[in-house]
Amino acid sequence: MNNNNNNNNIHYSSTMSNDHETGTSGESLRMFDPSYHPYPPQANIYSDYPNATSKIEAFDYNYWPTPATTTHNILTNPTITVLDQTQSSSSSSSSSSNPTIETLVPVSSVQLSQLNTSATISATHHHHHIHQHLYPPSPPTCNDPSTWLGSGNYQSLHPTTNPSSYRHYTTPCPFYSSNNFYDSSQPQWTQPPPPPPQTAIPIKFESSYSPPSYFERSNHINHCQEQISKDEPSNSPQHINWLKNDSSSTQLIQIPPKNPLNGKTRTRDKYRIVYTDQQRYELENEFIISKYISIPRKSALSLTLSLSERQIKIWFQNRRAKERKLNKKRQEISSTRQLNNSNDGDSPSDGGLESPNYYQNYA
DNA sequence: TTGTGTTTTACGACCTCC
DNA sequence: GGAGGTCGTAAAACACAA
Repeated sequence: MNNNNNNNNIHYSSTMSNDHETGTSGESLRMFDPSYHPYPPQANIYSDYPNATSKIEAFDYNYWPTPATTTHNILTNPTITVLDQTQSSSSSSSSSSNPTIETLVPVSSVQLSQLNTSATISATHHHHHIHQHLYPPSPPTCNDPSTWLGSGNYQSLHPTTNPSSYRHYTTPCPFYSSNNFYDSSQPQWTQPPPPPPQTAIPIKFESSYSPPSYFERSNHINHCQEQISKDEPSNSPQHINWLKNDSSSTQLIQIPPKNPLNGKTRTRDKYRIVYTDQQRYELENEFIISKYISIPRKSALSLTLSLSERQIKIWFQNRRAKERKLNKKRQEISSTRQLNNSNDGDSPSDGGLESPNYYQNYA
């Protein structure tokens, strides 16, 4: 099922799934209809994200047994409208002829028409509970050269810019606006930088690390291209060769181990890569859908994002850790506020994350 | 520009589950 | 035994005040 946003020239492809409470009364199942009335976005859920304009991924969408009125089309109205449910159902507002609809509160900070992320809409109608996932068009991937601006154009436009990073989007990334090198004068993406020379002697660290092969690559583009569906554990043949200082089977930069006993060092320029905004954007969207990545989804993301499955797995682990940290901080703030009102001990919390479902992962 | 704090990748250790 | 979980941590990348 597709929904077209004609007013804003954004096409939202969507998938829909039914949740519990379906059709026990025998009535036909009613699917999502954008002409019905939205419930308020759950604004506080994503309070850890400062850019609230992109954080309406989850909100309730309710429609009523009465016929639709001319109120709010959530897909075409540039401003998401919030229903104030505090009023009685018998009251009516000037914005709606539906007697069950109360005050309509515009939320100017949440504009779906400008949203460049996926949205999850839950709709309820009597015994129906429907989830609709909307997928606005994604920005071009980092590996799509057709979207890059020629290096000469970039140099002429930005002669003094440090070309260490070329993540240069035509629009700011909603999740990582601070990481964008956004410039309204740029009509297209910029070209990734040429690979740096590999003649420099790698700087070694004292820490004990077992670098996977992608740390030994010279740049991120090569990494992207070579990481597809590859997942190399620390005891991979490449790593063993690296430990043995054997260059015969790889093109890795040779780094003699600082300490032959553990033989683990990293080069300073390859310690970790910075994911592109597009990669983090897609990962965040996936995290919104599920805190735990399934094996099929991990595989698919590995291909689409040019990241190894191991990188995706670790990203989700780190992301969950971040979520727990944020929830813990929220809980501390909340308990501090209630300190004068209650002496009850804090209830234990897992940070709001469900336990992993192994059965689901292997299904 | 520099110092400092925070966030982001990535790993090892250790655990549970199948 | 292998997979993936949490936890703690290293170090690069980043943000920002002085």
